[in-house]
Amino acid sequence: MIPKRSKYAIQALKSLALIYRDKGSMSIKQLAEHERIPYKFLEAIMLQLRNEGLVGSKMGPKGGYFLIKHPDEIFLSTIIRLTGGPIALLPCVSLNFYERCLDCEHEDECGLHAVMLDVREASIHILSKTSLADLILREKKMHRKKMEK
Amino acid sequence: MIPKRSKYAIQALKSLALIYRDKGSMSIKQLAEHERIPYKFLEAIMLQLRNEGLVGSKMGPKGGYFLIKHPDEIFLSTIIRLTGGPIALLPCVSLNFYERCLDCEHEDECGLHAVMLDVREASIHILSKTSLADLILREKKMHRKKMEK
DNA sequence: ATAATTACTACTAATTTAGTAGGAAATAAT
DNA sequence: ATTATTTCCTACTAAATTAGTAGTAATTAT
Repeated sequence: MIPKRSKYAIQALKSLALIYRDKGSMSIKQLAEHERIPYKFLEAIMLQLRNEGLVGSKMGPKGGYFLIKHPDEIFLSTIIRLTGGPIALLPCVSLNFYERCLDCEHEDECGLHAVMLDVREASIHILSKTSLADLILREKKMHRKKMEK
Repeated sequence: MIPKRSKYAIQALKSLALIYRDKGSMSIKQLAEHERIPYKFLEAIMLQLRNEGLVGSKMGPKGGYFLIKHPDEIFLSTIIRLTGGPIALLPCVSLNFYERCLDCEHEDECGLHAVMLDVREASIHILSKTSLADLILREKKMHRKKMEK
């Protein structure tokens, strides 16, 4: 499981992506209410995303956060990685949280390692090709499909 | 990430799978030493696996644990599920730890939900077709390949 | 000036996971 | 029968992680 932190980040960035075209920005207050995320927690998350260079910010009244890159170029894998969410199921196959198994002498002969690598690759394959724009597009499609019925 | 509990369970069951043909059994002491798992922790895990019907046990001297089913029929997904390891990356797409997102009114219109479902399916696809026997076979192959060099 | 907003540091609380203690019950070997 | 070995079972404790809060300084539009 990825932490709530990562999920909140994705939600907030998705909201920013929706107003990217119009060069819009949103304050933490707006984002927190819109996505129902605890204010102070979201504040910490946005600050980090800014320090990592994913979003820009402006202080003062009418200030807020905005995407720096195009929603096409921001991938779920990136957001999850930056917010500390592990994608792998075991530390020994994690890129960002790698930790060797104490017992395992030859990682390249461990069957579990090999299988878990496969799982990780499959997950990353999906998450690193899905952008914020894809997310939004997909929602639009799903909504249309539902309306047709 | 899956808990250590799940990883330990897989390791221990793999050890039991290796002696399945000969109808062998292993005590917790042997398993714990062999796989370098804390004795008391492994004890709790094996007890659970027994209660869940994955392994059988015999008390007393020369007692121990043994597989009840053929290693071909015990899949990683099953072991992970029984030992409480979540496979999904979010509660809202987890079969065994399902929890609805507070904010999400229409799950079937949430893009993140859809993507995370894809990820879960990809992971489960691999884990539910890989058996203990596959794990062992794969290790043998990897070992041979390494020797060839 | 003032009100709204981000920036930043330092906490606290809640939850989960990992691991331990201790003794009862069973059984093989002697 | 006694003893040593082992599983069975319940109830803890400890460690780590995650979630969330408090409080204040800095910035800026009005």
